[in-house]
Amino acid sequence: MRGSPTVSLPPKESRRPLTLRDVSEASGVSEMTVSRVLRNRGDVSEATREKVLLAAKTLGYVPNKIAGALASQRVNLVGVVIPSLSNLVFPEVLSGISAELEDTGLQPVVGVTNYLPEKEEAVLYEMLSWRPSGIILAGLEHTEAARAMMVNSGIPIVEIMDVDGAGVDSVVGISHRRAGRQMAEAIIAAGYRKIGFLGTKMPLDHRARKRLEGFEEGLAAAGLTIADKDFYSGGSALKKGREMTEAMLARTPDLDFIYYSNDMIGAGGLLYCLEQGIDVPGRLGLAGFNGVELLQGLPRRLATMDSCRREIGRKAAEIIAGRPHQGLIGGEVIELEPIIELGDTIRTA
Amino acid sequence: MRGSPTVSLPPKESRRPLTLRDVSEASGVSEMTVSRVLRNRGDVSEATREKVLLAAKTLGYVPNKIAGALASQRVNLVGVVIPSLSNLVFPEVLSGISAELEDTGLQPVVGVTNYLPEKEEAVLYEMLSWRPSGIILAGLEHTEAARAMMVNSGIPIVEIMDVDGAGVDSVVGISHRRAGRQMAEAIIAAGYRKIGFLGTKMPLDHRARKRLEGFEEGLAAAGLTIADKDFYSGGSALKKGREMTEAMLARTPDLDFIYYSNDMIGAGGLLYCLEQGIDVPGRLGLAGFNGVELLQGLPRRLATMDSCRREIGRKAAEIIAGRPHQGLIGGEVIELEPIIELGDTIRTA
DNA sequence: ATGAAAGCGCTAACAA
DNA sequence: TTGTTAGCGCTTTCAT
Repeated sequence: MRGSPTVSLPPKESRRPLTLRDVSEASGVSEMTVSRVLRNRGDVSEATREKVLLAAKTLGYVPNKIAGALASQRVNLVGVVIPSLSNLVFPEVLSGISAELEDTGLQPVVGVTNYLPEKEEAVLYEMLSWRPSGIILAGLEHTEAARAMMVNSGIPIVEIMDVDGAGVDSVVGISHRRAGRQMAEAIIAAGYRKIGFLGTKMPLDHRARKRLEGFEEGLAAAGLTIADKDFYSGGSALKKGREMTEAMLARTPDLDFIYYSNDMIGAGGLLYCLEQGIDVPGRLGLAGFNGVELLQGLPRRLATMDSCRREIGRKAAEIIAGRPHQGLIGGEVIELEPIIELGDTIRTA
Repeated sequence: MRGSPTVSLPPKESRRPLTLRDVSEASGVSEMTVSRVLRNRGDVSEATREKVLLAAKTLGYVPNKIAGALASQRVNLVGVVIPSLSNLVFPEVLSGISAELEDTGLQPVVGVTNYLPEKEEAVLYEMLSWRPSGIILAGLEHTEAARAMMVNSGIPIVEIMDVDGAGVDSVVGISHRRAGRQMAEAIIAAGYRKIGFLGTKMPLDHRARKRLEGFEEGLAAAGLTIADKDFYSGGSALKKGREMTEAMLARTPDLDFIYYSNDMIGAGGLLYCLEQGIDVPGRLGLAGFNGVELLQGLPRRLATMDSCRREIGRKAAEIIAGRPHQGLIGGEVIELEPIIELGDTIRTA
């Protein structure tokens, strides 16, 4: 021991953020060596290491990643672009992404588009201007400009949730078209024939649209068409499910099945039917989509299809995190298989 | 017109991100002027403006905010630190923040802590290292190191959701202690006397804890204590609400009220009671907390208290966005008033 | 094991 | 209205 290092705090008045230089001066070690210590890089003697660490901690130094990123040309950020946070589905995807990124040193940064292509373009532009390590974004439909930006960015891009279409780079998701078709087939197999559809009025929710198209294809294959359909926008999904189910049953009383575009309105419909004493699934069958946890607490399990949200997030993050190691050129397409859950609201043959 | 500007695309091979210099060369204008055009700053003649814009667009130039931020010492990012995204409450706060920040040029960046103080500290450190314009974070309880970092950062800090305690800088929220007390008073006023409590087992959810404490204070003021209480962790809140309500009623059959720590488990309890044909609110009263939209779709409106989530987000963002203009030194404390909603599950005198 | 020099891509400040 | 000169705070590279 040759005397403990002397570290004196600067006057509390100096509101200027601390720099490496401050730590350097306080510890009597060159900026370069301080930098090395703080990043655990290269060989540094244990003695200097401790001196530096002490000084940094005492001063309350927080590195400036902006300068670091500019110098190193590396940014440990992953941009995540999603349409909404209130949809419940997206926070779950995010949670999968966070979990996978946990120990990679990468940090997700979220941007929300409200299902607007122009907003998506703006968010993307903003994100790319921070030169992130990769971008994960929902859907395959984007403005031409957005697509061009992504291609030109030179970073890995993963489009998630949907595989029905062409991606810019990598793609991880399910086929909503197929999901719709499969549900139609299951419903028909169970003997239902007069089928209604209830969904959200969102022309820009391409996945919901594809599901409906697939559903109609499935019905068509059996010579059927949708007997009644309706769309809502805004408000509590649960409440809307109730109200619209009531309205639809009043309008088309001989309906024997209702397919909902998501579990929330489906749950609303289910609650309504149970209250009315309607025989579910005997007289009327019901099904939703997503496989949300909420359904577990309902009096009866609504038929649904798991949309593999967490898994999609995980895989997407894995691609971004793994790309550098594996030296991949990109262009992977991963299609997950949603599992149909008949629950208690589709009768079994 | 002296001939349209000639802009030639670089060979598609150059995967190097474009710089201001590239735009400068392509347009025959100095980097500085290009910079001015791209930021709409200073006086630039319409002719050069167009030349530059064309070149930038043709090349597909995306500015490098890292360099820009380093040079200008300004970062248009606001760090938002929250415990969870699956709690539904936090996405709503976020949505308030986003809405308020919409036209300010500021961008929220989200970090999630999973209710862990050490994780919060780490997230905060990471965020501060990007030198954001401000930080919004949930709660008043932080590690000493976290508090120190925030104080030293020199940027506006807004702690949200809770006002029961001392903040580092500004604070926007409600008093959960008071909310608990008010609910106790309302319940007692309605004539209930044998009261149970059902909540989440989260020692680090300080707001839920304070609510319970306030609730117990309220009961104590009337000479009452909680007759039965239980806590859960994990799983579907709706389902847990069902199961735990059943268990509690079996254990303490003469209970005449159950107070739930959130609306989701409350909704589960309500659904259970209705199924069992229990007279709500006659024989048993129920209340939750948060005022979530979901409740609108339930067969009966659960009593609750609105926790002003969006408003909290808005106000917090307003403080961050407004600070520079108004030259405030900070330290504002804004306490919002949650409104009690008796719904259909507390009997009226 | 440590240090010195150069420069990442942009913008503030000043000059013309 | 436009251009020039210095950095911003860090890391890379090379020297010692």
